[in-house]
Amino acid sequence: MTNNDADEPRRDPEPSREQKVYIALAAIPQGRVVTYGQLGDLAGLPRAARQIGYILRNLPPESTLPWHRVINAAGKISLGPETESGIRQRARLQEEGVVLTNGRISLKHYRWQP
DNA sequence: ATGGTGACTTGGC
DNA sequence: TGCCAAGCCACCA
Repeated sequence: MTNNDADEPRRDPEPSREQKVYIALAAIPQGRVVTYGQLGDLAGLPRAARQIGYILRNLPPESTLPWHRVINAAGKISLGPETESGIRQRARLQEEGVVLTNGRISLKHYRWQP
């Protein structure tokens, strides 16, 4: 096929929203956290906090992305403390040395900036 | 097309 | 410090 109109994307296929979020998420260092809104900003998706939540909820099970480093603007874990994911998030953060005081992230680890 | 939903955020008390 | 109402925006029935 010599033509290229509607056939193959020869240009960089623009990354999907998910891709952008995955990339930004992968860059968050261990032991630090970001908020949903921040992650959106880092991914080039301003005001997308709710969408970030949606995307994280739908992460493929085989993903190794550090989704547990995403917390809400109040400095807390958004998942229910009784839910399996919520429990896992808390455990993983603790493993990384992120301290929770009364359910809140201690200021030492609060919000990572690139 | 339309209205409901939600791992959210912000401003006002 | 915490609760509420609005705003927000992709997804879904």
